[in-house]
Amino acid sequence: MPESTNFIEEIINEDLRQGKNDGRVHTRFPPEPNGYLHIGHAKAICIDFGIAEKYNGLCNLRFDDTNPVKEDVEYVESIKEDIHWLGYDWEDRLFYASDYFERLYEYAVELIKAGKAYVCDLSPDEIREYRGTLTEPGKNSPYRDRSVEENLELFERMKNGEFKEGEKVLRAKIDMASPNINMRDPVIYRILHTSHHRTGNKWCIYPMYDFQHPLSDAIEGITHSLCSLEYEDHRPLYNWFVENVSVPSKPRQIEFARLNLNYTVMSKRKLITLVKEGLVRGWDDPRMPTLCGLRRRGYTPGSIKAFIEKIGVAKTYSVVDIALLEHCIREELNKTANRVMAVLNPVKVIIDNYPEGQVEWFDAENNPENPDAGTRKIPFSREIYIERDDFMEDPPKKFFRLAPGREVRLKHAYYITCNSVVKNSAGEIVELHCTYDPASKGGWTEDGRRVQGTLHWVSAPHAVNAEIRLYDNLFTVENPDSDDYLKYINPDSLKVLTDCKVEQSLADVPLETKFQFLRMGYFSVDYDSIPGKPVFNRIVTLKDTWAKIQNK
RNA sequence: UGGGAUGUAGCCAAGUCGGUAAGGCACCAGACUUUGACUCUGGCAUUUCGUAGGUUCGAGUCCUGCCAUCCCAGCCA
Repeated sequence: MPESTNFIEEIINEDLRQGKNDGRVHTRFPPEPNGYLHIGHAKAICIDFGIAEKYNGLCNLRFDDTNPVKEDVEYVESIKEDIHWLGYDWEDRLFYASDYFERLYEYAVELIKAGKAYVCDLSPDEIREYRGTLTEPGKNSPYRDRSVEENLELFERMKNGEFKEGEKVLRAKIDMASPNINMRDPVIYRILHTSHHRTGNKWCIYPMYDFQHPLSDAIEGITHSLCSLEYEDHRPLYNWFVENVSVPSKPRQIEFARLNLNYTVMSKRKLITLVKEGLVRGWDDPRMPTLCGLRRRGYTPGSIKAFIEKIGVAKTYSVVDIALLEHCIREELNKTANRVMAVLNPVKVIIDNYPEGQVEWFDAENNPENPDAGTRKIPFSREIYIERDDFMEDPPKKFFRLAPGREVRLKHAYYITCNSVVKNSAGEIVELHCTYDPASKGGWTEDGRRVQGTLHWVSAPHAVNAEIRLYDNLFTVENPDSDDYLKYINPDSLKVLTDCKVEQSLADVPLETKFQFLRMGYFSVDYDSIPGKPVFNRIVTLKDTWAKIQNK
């Protein structure tokens, strides 16, 4: 498997070839603790930690916690857990931008002393007006030429809490006429009389991202600062700070396209709305693209990493098909998940010629893809459940499951033939009467008879009741990522089945255990399970040729 | 009408010094099958690389123009 190098690796290779950074490669993953991680972050995590791994370098975890009004410890804990769950470790390199507040303050003072930053008294509205527009240059703030001494004094007083929020800011003195709006004297410190989740009330001025990020990178000795495309315009500013402040190293920013997935939304604002409005059951709702949601759904770290690996890294805006993610989890679970039988929509079958009270125990292989998984015993008796969809009174041509007069195989057990159908007064099928062929024990005969259909089943007296939750896309349209996205929420994204019959081996299984329910899909044990009353989440269906035929 | 970026199949995405369009997903057809699963085989950009020209024996790759899409005017990150 020739792995091709992506454009980031090519840049790093070139840097290495030129002997930059003494051959070191050091990256960082810099989340803001203001929300839960989603699969888009997983791409960034895999790239940041993955690159470090590949080049024998290091990757730091650094929280970009410079906006206390939005941030919370709840989020830092969940973020740490999700990264570990994915299988990455920052070892002893857990940092916070807030660790550097003192140092960043000193850097700001340094800029002031160099005449490269000034305290500005303009109001937020005025700053916007002075900034100009996309097509017109801005104009200088009347406070732009304050003396170094005055700026020093005012900045210190800002720090000391002598001013109200919005009254003053510290700005970098760059170029109000720059075609790049980010260079038009960006604000680098603002006053926020808000307590910070880590520094408490120690500070009432907080650095802005554009100032903090490059300098934090430099402080940590980051060599390659990987981020998403929207920061491309910020790179000149990133470099400006690195070049105009006496930092210990010179990191380099490289931008790549963030991940988008169809049939879902990825923005924090939209995700938080889904949670707060109760449109899903929480951040870890199995329909959410959050890592904790995917985890609860049953996705594995391996499948997510494989997915990220397959989509590649580039600069093109793209929307990846959710089918690729599903392919990745099927691919993994096909090899690792044990097969069991579960009937989601049961209909009872009575085998008239099978002795009442008799029970036979058949051997069932746990995973045909993995002989080491061994076998288990499953009970067979006169009354069983099969899937309602596996019977049709008046079957179409290509239907080769059970129907009146038809013979099918019960997986691992016997061939049965349907003789009669019992209905209730509403015309619904209540039970099916069949006969079995004793010669087909184990599900096979020597006479060369061809039985095309094979059904899964569960012995009625041995069955365990289970709740099974079936999920579909959260949105009904491929790209719901517009302002009226709530219009496209899929009303059928969750179907709860409460009368499912599963084989007795599933009565009490550890949370998050994955199974393949034969012919039905891959399922994961939900956190709501209690012993004797398991709850399963459908991760993904099996590929279903029959469903395709039906849809034609 | 400013700046930054991107345009290769339905969706991602490789395409080194220009040498005659990787791979995956999806889809289609078939084989196999005690899961209509898995696996396997074959098909799927030869008026084609956003588009129009140009250079060249030869252009997805170089040059010029044009078009389309995305991002930027938070004291968010």
